[in-house]
Amino acid sequence: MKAKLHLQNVLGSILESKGWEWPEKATLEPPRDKKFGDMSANIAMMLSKQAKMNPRAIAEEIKGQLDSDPYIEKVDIAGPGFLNFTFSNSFWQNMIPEVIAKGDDYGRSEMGKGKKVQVEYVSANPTGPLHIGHGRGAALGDCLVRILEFTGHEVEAEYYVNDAGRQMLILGNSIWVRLQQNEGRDIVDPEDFYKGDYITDIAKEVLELNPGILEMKEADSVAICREYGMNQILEGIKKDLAAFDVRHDVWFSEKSLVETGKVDETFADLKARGMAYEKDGALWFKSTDLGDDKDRVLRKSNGDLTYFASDISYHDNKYKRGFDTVVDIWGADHHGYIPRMQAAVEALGKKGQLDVILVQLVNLLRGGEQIAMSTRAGKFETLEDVVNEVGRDASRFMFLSRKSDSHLDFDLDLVKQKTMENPVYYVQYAHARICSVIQKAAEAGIEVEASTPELLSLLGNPEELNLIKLMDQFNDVVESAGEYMTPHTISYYLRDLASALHRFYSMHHILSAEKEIIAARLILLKAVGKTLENGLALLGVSAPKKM
RNA sequence: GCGGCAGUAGCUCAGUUGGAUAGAGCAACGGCCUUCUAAGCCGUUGGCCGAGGGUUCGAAUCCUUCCUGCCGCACCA
Repeated sequence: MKAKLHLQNVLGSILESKGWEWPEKATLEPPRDKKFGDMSANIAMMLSKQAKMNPRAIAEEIKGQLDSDPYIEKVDIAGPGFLNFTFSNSFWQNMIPEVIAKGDDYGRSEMGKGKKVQVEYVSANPTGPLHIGHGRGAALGDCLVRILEFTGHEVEAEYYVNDAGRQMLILGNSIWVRLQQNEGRDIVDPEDFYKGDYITDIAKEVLELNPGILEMKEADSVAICREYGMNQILEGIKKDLAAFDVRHDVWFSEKSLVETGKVDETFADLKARGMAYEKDGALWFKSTDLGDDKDRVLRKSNGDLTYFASDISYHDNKYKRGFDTVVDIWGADHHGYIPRMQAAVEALGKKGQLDVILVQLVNLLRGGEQIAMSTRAGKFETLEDVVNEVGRDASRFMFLSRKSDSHLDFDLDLVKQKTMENPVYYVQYAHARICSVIQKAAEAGIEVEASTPELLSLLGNPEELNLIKLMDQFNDVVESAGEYMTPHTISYYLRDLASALHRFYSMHHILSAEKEIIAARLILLKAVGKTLENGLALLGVSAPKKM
């Protein structure tokens, strides 16, 4: 049983017997400083108003009820009225079999109660290969999907394919122009033009597959270029994401929305709700009613749909597919777009059911020097190149080691280094060490035994207890990462756990101890290894047995 | 101009759902390998949490004014 859960139960019944309500903001957490014990509660301070007593008196009342608890060794009252709890060693020791029994499910939670959540991420326009910035969104989205699933949500991962807009026209035109230039026609690059080498490659392929393309009507030629180009690029994107171990369950086409008349349905819906109106020959969305700073155009006066229009329809479609919550992961340059999208969701009657996570820019560096990037100019480091150069584990961990809304410096030379500046190795090394010791033990004829209370009672030094207490926190870390959508907290947790393991490892030589102690420690190591493995799995990073 | 995010140790960053003496890594300095992986461990040094004001038992955290940086403000996507 978790320490926090035990306290919740015990304190809950004490409060009930006193007729006090559990204060909503009361916290129950390990104190920052270990000298205050294992768990700390501010509940007495929170109850003070309700109970009309001073906090310390309330704390005394609660403490008096806890004397008989078999797991709690000590209760202290400190400062303005903190209740500090110290649990008995046997309480902690008994956690270990639980970790081992749960195995791959250790840390799993029912928090989400089966809520249906959709996470849409990456969704880069299929106009060029993915670059490093997309990689961050990919790592974050994929990790979030894993965390939400692990915390009891039903999750679907989706990629929105923008195959209907102006960018696609530019892509088709770029390929067509390049194709003609390759054949000696004297055509100047248009203003909006993708210039990357991949355009040239695609142009060559198009010509090979369509030898007569130069003689066709221009519109047909461009259409062929556009379709072929988009499909090739999309295939490349899928391949890159697969290599990065990123999962999308659904590839949703923008064009399918437009062609099936879904956008018109959404317009009709909005008009019926009084949220859309005609003006100056255009159709407008009345987003100012819902907190946006200006109304937004849905259908331009020339009859074209805006991106926003199909996006509203797209979100409408998401909710019609039955998701309770929709999460969009966007680049930070889209932040100005959030108010109108939230307004749109509200207009659809789904207020509060859209979470937008912004991912800040990635500065790609090499040896401290910034590498310039631009898709249009074809100057960028592709995700594929980066993954090939520094590896999937190192790049994923790097992306997930920072809050999503802060800028990230991604230094290729640094990420390749196998030092502590690159914590992925530190965590993986902890796991590999554990496997190595267990392996060495097996070679000496010592297998990991089933745990008994007698064996576990031998685990009493500070380093051993510290490892157990950290493992106990894994659930809370995972749940909070899911609730606040902050995957980076798992990276930090794993670093702490790895650090505790390394410390234990270097202070206590395992295989040279007495037989029973070896057995007990192997059981502990097995549990720690499993926790590290589960945590790394949430990040999509491997847990190697050897390094 | 309006808005978003940021400003914490020399560097890169956690901590921000109000809690106790603000943390980690790197860098610097000093130790630890004849035993399980030194990609490791231990120790020392290092802070006006951008600045001022406010809210309260208590503020890096909330409110407010200001300074600095990045980004966004289309009938583009």
